[in-house]
Amino acid sequence: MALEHAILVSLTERAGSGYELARRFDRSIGYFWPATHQQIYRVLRRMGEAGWLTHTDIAQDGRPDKKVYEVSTAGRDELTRWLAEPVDPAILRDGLGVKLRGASLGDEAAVLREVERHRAEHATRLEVYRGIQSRDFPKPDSLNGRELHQYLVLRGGVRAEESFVAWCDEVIQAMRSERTS
Amino acid sequence: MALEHAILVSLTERAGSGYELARRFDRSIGYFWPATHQQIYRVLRRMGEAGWLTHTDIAQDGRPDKKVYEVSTAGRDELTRWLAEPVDPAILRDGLGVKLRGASLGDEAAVLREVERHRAEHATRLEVYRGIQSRDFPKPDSLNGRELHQYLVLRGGVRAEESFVAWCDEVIQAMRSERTS
DNA sequence: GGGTGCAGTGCAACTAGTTGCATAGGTATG
DNA sequence: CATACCTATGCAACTAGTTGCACTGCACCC
Repeated sequence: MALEHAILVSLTERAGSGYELARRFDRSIGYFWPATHQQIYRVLRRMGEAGWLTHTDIAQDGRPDKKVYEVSTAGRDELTRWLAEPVDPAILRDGLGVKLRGASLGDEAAVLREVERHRAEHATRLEVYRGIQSRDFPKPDSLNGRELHQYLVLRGGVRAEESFVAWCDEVIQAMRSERTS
Repeated sequence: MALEHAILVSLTERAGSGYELARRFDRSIGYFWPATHQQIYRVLRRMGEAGWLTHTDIAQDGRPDKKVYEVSTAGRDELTRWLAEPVDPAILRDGLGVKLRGASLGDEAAVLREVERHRAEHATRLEVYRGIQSRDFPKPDSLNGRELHQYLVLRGGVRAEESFVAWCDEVIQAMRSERTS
């Protein structure tokens, strides 16, 4: 329902091919709306058929042709329409929570190792986000418009990762002192 | 891939019908693994066919019969197997982040109202979680085993909501002072 | 007495997302 | 020199999840 709109936002910022969009999703938007290249290609075609996008074939030498997509007037209209309507609450799907809840039915030490592994992954991602924050937005107080919004979205990512890492630490500490007591 | 396992965890704690499970998901597990009653019914049938569950038909008067599901030995084996294997990273799908990122392309005031609305919803949920925390786990330091894990999962929910609310506040404040400047 | 809501199951049709593969030449790496 | 990865697109087959509906009967409210 909203991958279309995530693509509209991304393509309005800058035109691009399906492949390129998939890369962008891997990095920024994808943290809030994950998508594979397959999904993106399919939706791009559908959006083209609906008249929300136009595309230009660009020949390249040494590598395959690419289709660079741009948002049409109809696409911009659709985006403004969507921006004014209420959005569904966020959906979280976290197998680690399920696992933790069932930990006493299996190998608790293995579950603890899983928590540690996830902590490490999220800590890495947090460092990446913090790097972007200090590199791209050194003076957050002076931001306006699009840049301000990009900064605020990034702040959401930073906060989410911080809180996930802190939660892992709480879990690790509690499970360790349980095991040794 | 893991709704099966979420159901196994829930049914191991206590046997129940599809309807009942759907209710439980609405409250607790569902925060980490959302599922509708339809999805649950379908997966329950599949799990029964795979031999992970057994069910007993229970006649009730005044209301329809129900099928109470229990985890079989094969189901318990599957659960312990799953608990020992690595779990996929959490997936977040948040339209609000997408919207915020595109805010300057539409009605910014409407987006701001959306952020405020989401803040209110998450604040309510946070209060619910905190209520459960102080009612069911007044002395967290003395917890062990299953109870400890349930508490830790709840702590994850509390932390996630706290950080979401704090993020909304940051966004609201930044957008308001931008608009008035 | 009519509407709403709950308990309980389920089908059917749909949309969304995943996984595996195919193609093809370029550029790095061991 | 072979292997593997990057750019670039896409089909086909699958699994997961959503939405709308249908049936029954009780309980509650106005």
